[in-house]
Amino acid sequence: MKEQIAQAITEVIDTLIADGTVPTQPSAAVQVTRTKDANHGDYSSNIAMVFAKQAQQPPRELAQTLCNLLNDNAAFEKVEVAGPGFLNFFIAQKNQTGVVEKILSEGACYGNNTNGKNDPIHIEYVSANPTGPLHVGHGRGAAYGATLANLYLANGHSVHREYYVNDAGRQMDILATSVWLRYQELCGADFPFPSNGYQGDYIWDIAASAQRNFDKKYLIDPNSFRANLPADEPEGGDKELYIDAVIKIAKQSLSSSGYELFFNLAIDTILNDIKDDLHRFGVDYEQWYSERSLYEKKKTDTVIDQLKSSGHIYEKNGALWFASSKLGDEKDRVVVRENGQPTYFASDIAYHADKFSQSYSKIVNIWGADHHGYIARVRAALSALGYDTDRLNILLVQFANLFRGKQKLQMSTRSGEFVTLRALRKEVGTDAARFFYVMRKSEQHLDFDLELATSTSNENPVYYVQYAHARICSVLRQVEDPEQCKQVRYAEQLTQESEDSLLQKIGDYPEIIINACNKQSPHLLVQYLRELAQKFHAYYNATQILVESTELRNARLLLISCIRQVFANGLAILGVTAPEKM
RNA sequence: GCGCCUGUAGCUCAGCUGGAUAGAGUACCUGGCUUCGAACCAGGUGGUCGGGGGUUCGAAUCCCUCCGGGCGCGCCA
Repeated sequence: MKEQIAQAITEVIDTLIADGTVPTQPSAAVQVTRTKDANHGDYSSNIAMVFAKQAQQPPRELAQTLCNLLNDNAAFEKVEVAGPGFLNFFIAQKNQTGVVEKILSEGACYGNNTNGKNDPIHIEYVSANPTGPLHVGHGRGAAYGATLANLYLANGHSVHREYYVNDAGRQMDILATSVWLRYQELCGADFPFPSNGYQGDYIWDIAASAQRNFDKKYLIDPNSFRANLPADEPEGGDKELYIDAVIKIAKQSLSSSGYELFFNLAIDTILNDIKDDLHRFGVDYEQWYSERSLYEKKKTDTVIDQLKSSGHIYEKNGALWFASSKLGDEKDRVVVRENGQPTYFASDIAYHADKFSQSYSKIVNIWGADHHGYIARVRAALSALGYDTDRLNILLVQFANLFRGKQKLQMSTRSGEFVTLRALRKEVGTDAARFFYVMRKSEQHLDFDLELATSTSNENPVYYVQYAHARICSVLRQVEDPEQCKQVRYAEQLTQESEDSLLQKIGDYPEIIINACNKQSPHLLVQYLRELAQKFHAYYNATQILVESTELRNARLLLISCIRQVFANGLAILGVTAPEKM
């Protein structure tokens, strides 16, 4: 409809050009919007005001000229000039039955489109370090990423979802060593535990499992352990050196195969926990991509060699540097340390190069907002490798601040102080949590009050939407054959203003799906579903659906079953269930 | 200091590429269940859109500046 009106305006301007009233078509595109106020008609356009200067006429006068000509068009009941020069269009034939017909025929696919032309999209999200269970901070990226992936699917893309597993690097050594130390404590030995080791309870659980598997096979003499340490853990800033010394002892004391047993036990346990947790949260992946596999397949070396040969790498202070400052980054970055170890950045270049070497039309990374300083260097590396960085789309998700009442909770995996995603799921449920996480735009900080979420969970907006769905199902259960109402012709009986407005609203749904996807903003869909629920509840309270007249009753049943379909489709994209009873 | 995000009702937040009287939820007040589910609805109180300039027919939205909050600026990952 918008396009038709815009077209009509363009044609009218053409006739004005022909008789010399105006010089040209306006340079700006003709804008037509759906009006919010019924007094302003169904659609309005600001073209007269935008075009006034170019046309060298006062806005209202120009609007009146356009208006007079547009009123000859039979598609409009009438066209009015209003305010400073708006053109308000009142549509003659609203063709609301078209919406009903579409929903009946498309069902669960209503709202989907093929705009994506099956273009493959790679989307990576969560990718939390496998050093502990997921906490509520990770939940936001999980919900956002999964929902965005669903939106891409609904818009006709093919989607590859991936979790990058950081199973390499020093943090994993700290993890393995933490488990080994706790294991020895369980075996009865008295070991000092580094303050910056992983202190969470889950480490004890893994250690207990090590004790069951290995008995005391990997227990060493505490005295020789202490003897090998440089000194007691210092109070000041040398904690990192200290823990490195502990790691070294672990590697020496255990044979390399023994160390590997602890290493693998730790990461396998944690990764399985993460997978299980996300799966129960409705978040699944096509692939779990291991960082270690990059080293095993020498992909990191390959990529560094490539950069070397293209002259982007130089040596300084014994380390290898990537000259990223020449490609938009604020400074150059180390890729291979003085000790010969590649940095995390090096493997990340290899990881991204691997993504880019495949045929994805778009590569989406969802990162925590604390990683924003990292964007420039990744882009620099990819363009140094000759890739088109326009394909890269990095979305930053702000932190979720967790509150218990007024008190802000600090979260740290190392110290073991955090609320797990699992605990949140159990307290508020997957539906409420998924909905809550994507309710706000991703750049906005999110305050998550556990007290509120649990104690007054009935007030969570997700129930408002789900309740609307359940209410419709309940009404449909009252009639013997709910399917018989599903005939387009009944839609003609829907003459109330509230019914008209509901038909319009469900007709907007496909546009919402497009918009939410293009703007990568699932919250627009949430917003829409809440508005639809509001309209439905109001209608339900004001209008008896099961009336005497069979025709009218079927018409209203038809309307609400179409509304139900839209709720079901929208909630499915959000990863929230659409209950028939609650 | 530099960079990114952010400041809208008591609180938590929407506000589409600039549009008509700035909207929801929550809280507070008043009404509505012998009728399809009251986890609901109808109505009311509540705002100098952080401050100040500018751009124009028109600014919460765009530009400049100042103030306040968050995050990042490692041979950590």
